[in-house]
Amino acid sequence: MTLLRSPRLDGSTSRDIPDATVARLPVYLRALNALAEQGVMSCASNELAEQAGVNPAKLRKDLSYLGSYGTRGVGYDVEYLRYQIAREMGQTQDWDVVIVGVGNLGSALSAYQGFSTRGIRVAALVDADPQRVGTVVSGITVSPLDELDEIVADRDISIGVIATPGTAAQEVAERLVAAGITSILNFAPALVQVPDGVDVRKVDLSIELQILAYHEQRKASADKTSTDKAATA
Amino acid sequence: MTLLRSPRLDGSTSRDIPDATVARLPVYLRALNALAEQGVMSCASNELAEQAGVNPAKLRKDLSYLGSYGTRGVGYDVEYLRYQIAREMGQTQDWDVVIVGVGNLGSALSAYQGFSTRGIRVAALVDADPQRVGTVVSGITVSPLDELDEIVADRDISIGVIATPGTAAQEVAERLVAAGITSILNFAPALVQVPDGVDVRKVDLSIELQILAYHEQRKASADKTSTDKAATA
DNA sequence: AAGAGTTTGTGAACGCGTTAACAAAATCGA
DNA sequence: TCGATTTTGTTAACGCGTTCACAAACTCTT
Repeated sequence: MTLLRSPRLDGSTSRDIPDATVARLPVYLRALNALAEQGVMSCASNELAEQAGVNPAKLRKDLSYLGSYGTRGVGYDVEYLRYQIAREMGQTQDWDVVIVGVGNLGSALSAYQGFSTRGIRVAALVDADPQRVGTVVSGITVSPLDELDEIVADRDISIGVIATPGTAAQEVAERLVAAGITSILNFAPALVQVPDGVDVRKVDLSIELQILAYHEQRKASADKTSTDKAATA
Repeated sequence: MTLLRSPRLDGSTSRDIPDATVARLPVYLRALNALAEQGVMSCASNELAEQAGVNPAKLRKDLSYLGSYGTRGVGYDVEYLRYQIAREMGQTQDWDVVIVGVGNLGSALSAYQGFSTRGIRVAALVDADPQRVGTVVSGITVSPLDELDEIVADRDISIGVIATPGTAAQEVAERLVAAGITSILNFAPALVQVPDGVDVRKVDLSIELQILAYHEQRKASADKTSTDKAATA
């Protein structure tokens, strides 16, 4: 018998927010930050929705899952809403992540500027290759895979990033879980099996381009059939 | 008055496939390739679905959009199905892409091994920074942004990748479109506006980690409330 | 103070995607 | 040849997400 929207001491609600909404909240946060930088104090759902590239009704519905933080007839206070979303997303604290695999992609991720301003801190780099262990990448010394347990425990890390070849992904995932990691971002082109309670998100660079290629092909063949039609007509 | 499922000379169908299905076809392709390498000649939807990490019913429904390529009571011929999906995805040909922005991420993408086996070829690298122009990255000489038009035209490129800082994303997108690009993969943390007919997909590294952080926070506060409950009980 | 104008928050309709369930079609054994 | 078994292709139900449309709530003007 769980209560919906039971209020907590910190003001957040225990009702879970739809996945689709959670995925958009960081977008709203970015838009609000941009507005705040421009000195905008207040904004209506129309403006914010345009900034974020979504339908205004969708924006309002998304925000309604968090609470009632706007004022009818007026709009939203930029700073207040920014803080409320940040709190709901857990961005009042910084989150340490460990990156496994310091190849090209892992190195690029460790140097990525966009993380720090979003509450993400790359706290450790790990690699199985002895040649890479000990080298310094983006100011962080690469540790051996065997030290994963200590690193995760010592620094209280809960999020791991897999940036290895596909063949190593499953074993790395298992080691991450064994070390205590409960959220994984997987860049390897392979799907990993994890126990219940562990979240996995997958980013597949090839697949994104393959999807675009599919649409390109359709555009091309659509052109072709229309010219064919013209020819047979 | 367009006919649905009108057959074409090459055997493909003109009915458009749902987006969700298109996004999964590359996953099936990867699973089929893995099976083929293991010497498996034929497989049932159950096995293939497990390999791909999806529900068997979903797999069959997805495949039904392409046509009827299985045999009832038997299953699917691995090589035949592999070819049919590859053809539908446009993977019978290679797709050239141009990467704009040769920073850490752009360099990593240009070196990414996973592309070539998926029919993606990085054909050109472009950067606005004069210091980077002329350098060789992954065997490709970096060209100035001004030469984008010629590069796209000469090599008949239709897909562009934006790997620049967020501030440059919109201008780069406009230049890509002006050069004739009709599909864009955007890694910059900014949303780009493009004319109708141009496809944009967005990969946001920060957002993926922010979503994981949100779920981590919920796990943590759920633990807290349950211990609270135990304490107050 | 009251009416006109804004803008939020939300109920309801709609559409897409997922999943279960089953008929159709193939193989296999007797 | 026929019945039993297997597995696909598809229909129908369900659930989630999106969008519309409007009442509620606020400001502003007179």
